Amino acid sequence: MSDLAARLRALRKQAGIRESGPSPTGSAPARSRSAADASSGPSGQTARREPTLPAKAPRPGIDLAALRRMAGVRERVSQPRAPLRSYTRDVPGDELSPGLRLLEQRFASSEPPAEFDLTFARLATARREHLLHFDTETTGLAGGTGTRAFMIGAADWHDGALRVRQLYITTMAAETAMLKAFSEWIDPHTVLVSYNGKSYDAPLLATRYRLARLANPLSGLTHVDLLHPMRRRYRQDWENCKMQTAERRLLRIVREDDLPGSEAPRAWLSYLRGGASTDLVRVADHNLQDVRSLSGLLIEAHGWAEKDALAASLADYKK
DNA sequence: GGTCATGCCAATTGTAATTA
DNA sequence: TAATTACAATTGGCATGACC
Repeated sequence: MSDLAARLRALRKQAGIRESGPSPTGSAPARSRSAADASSGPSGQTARREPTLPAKAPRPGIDLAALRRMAGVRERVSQPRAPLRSYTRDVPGDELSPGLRLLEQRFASSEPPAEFDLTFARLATARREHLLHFDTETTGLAGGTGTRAFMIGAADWHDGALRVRQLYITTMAAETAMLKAFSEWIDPHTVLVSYNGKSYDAPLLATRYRLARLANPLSGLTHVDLLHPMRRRYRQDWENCKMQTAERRLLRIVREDDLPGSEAPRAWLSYLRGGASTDLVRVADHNLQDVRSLSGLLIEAHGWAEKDALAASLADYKK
């Protein structure tokens, strides 16, 4: 009998567990094995510690494995998780109402044009203070009633700086409050700016407003979708016209440690189920960068008409 | 994987110019 | 004046690519 076995027996005795022979089914040892796998690395050292509730001592003489079989409950399979030091449920921002949070940041910038030329998007012009760059993070791509937005980021020019506001929800029930809060940022003069928002974000929000029995504030507004002008202009030159390609090529922005958009649904749902907030915070960072880049790309596109006119006059001069 | 704006191409339609 | 031709504009179908 090893020293470890003796100590284990002493602990069992201390917890009030009656000594018994090996389990006839073999499932109890299997559980012991999986528990060992979850907590030990190849060298036998503890790989991670999880926050645990006080363990309830099984009542003496009760075969838990047999009870599980009777109830049809499966053994828990341990899943690899992030180490404890990154485990936090803290979320940033101010709580506006239960489950609804607001993040607000301001970014100094060189003076943007007072009047934006939107001919690149086959539109007229828009005043700077009417622009609202927006982007949503959602629970998937499928569309329809099953997909909801859990985060709405919006950037506008305010007091000489780019103001970025992000609404996000930490409970399903807070969605209506988020939609109402977003409505308050919009008025009939608002000009929406997005990337593929005409096909994705706007229809999705329209569905969510309809389901919440709220008026859709986006309905009837001028909407500048930057995807299509970018495609028209650069499809021959770039490998693709994704937003991150546009910001890399035009704004010289290369994202580091960016959470891919496809990971956003998992990050939010994982938080909802009691997981860490680490990836949810990364989703917020991703969304923040998206709306900031939208403003940069719009300024870039605003200059195209002038650039093209200059290029044309130079070409004429050379003739 | 669903949706939708856009681009591309071909077919169709409308209009103006030309000819017998 | 009617028939023919050429060109422009419109329409419809299909493919593409971007969003999370």
